[in-house]
Amino acid sequence: MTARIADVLIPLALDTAYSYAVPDGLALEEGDVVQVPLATREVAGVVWGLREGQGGNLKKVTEVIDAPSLSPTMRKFLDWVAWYTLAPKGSALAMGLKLPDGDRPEVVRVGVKLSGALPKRMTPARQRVIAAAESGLVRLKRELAQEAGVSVGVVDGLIDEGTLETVALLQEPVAERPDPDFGKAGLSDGQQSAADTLVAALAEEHPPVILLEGVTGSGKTEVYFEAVAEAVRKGRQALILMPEIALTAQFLDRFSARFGVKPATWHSGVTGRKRERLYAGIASGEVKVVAGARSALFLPYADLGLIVVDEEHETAYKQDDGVHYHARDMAVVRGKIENAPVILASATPSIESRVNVERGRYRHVRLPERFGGRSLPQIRTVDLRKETIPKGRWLSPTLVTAVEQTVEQGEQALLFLNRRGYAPLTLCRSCAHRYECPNCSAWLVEHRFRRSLVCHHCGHVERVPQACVECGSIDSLVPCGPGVERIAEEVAELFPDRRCIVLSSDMPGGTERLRAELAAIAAGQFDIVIGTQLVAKGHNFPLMTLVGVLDADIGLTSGDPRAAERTFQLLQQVTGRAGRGEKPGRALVQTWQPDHPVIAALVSGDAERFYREETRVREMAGLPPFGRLASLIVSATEREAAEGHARAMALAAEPPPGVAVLGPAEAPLALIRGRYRYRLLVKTEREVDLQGYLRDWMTRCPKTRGNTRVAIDVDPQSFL
DNA sequence: AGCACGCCGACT
DNA sequence: GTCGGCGTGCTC
Repeated sequence: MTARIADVLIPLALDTAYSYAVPDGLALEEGDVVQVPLATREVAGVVWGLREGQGGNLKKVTEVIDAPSLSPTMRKFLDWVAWYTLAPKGSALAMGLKLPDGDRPEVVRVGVKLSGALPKRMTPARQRVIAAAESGLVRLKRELAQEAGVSVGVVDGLIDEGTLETVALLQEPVAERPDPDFGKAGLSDGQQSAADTLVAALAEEHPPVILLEGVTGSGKTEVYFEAVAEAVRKGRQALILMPEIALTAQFLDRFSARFGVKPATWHSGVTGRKRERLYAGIASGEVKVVAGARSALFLPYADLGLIVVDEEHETAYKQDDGVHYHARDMAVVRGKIENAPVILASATPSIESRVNVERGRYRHVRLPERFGGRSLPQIRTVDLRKETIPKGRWLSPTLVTAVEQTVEQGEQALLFLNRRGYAPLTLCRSCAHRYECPNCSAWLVEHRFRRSLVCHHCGHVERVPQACVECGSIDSLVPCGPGVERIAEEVAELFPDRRCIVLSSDMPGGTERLRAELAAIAAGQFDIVIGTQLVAKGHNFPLMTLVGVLDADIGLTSGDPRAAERTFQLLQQVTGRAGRGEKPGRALVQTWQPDHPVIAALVSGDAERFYREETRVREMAGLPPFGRLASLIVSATEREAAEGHARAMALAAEPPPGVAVLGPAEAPLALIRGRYRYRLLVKTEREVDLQGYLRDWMTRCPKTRGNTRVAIDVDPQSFL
């Protein structure tokens, strides 16, 4: 006798769906959220498949949970993500499934209105409540009490008396409906034609991926808002993905100006009831526009009609723990599956996206000018070989003068140094001992503010010792080289009367404090800002007219084949901070190598040439064309480190046909949250099924079970 | 992710 | 003797 069997995927690190018998009379469909017994407890899962079969000794599905079921496209997407990232299917599901928390009491909204009956005993407070309720409108209890100037107790008393009757009110919508025709911005001809192209893409049978490239200040946001408006007009949903930090009041205000309401936002700070209701609203299709961080890509949209990836070049789109993925790439795939166009917006597109444009995979729409005739900042180099800088100082006289001029005019200067802490290297003056990380052989960076030595590689922290750990000399430690904290010291000496602030990711206070500080800077509460790459991202500082790059050469010499590209993008973004307000901006770039292609391209503003050149350089170095570089991350527990390393080496030794390991395979690598990581750089010649190979390798390798995990990080273009 | 099971040290 | 520390492995 055959029975109905449900294959249920459970949001845990399990790679296969488990089979359960469906009890007679239980209506069940694929995608439904169900409760099932698992070992000794009950857990929630999603019906991934239904079939007939012998279900004799299977456990039974307990019940169907009242939660939005996952559509076929959503399930297809999650399957793809799991396959692509080599993550267990259950882990992929865990990213897309938010379950209602049964413990949370339902918030009841009770409305009250007059019934006509009068209370047995009248009091002044009751009189006021009745007077206030006389308008006949149904109001919340709390509101009515407030209006009458009494406590809620009085209102409750009148309800008991029968003078007021209660009405169950519908929940307030989680998000208001954006009006696509609320406040269309006046667009320039160039912007309008770009917007038209984006809007037209929504009508195509096979919607494209479009790279929207526009210099900072060219009005990209307003242009893609037109596509969002069109999606809303069509009754479909739109998702705007952005790096978490970019979800600022500034962005929300621009959205409200265009659509009349704030967008629903989704990020790690949205929790509890709000999160649940948003999730439900998105699944029902009631929420039309979501602006969110990368996790918003995994929500169960009812009818997703457009995805915008703002600042598509941002590395914050990469998730590096749990499931490893790049939200921009996953967005492209989700767009394909949902039949929705994807807009990748950036002033400094990633090299992968440019190559995809060149190969005809993505379309290209350009906004070449700053809106309102504003010009791009003028960029000049400061040749450090020719400048005389006092010992222990890092600002050249040229830069000091420029900062002086700038702040004197009431404008802001940004000093950019991509190095956290006080000094990148600490050594002992008497024995020359270098302070190194015990885990990963990187130098320990002094953080004077925190009075500690920190490994930027693995996070190891130790106190700054009083005496040298090697020779015992007292107070013999010398800081070598500058970090932002040290620059702040120098600035305080040079400009004692100016208001100065340091921004770096390790400052205490977290995102909240950072947002407040960014807002304070935008409001002109500081004269000189000293920052790491944190300041390169998305915030607008209208008073900033000068950007000084203290050491443009940082990052140019690392072994990573993407170093040049990354440095170019970073410097382009940072220098682009200048002159975004009324006044024109300029940038001074201190460098030892003014002729380096990255610096030359930055000064000339010729990004196209840089990318052509960079492509050529990589080809000459035997590196693959872009998009076929992958990193494999093998991780193992601390105890298993040696074994993990052996495994990484074994993988490197036997690449499948068409795959070559470029290294570095034997690098000691980082210890992150108790796990060692080994990163192998791999290139693929053709459309090799790297995932298939790795899965095969993992199952064949007898020691892969247990604590070793393998993740992959590769451009998905060849799988589309 | 839980939760059981099991193998070690230190307590009423 | 057994209580409980955590390391290991399984869950249809």
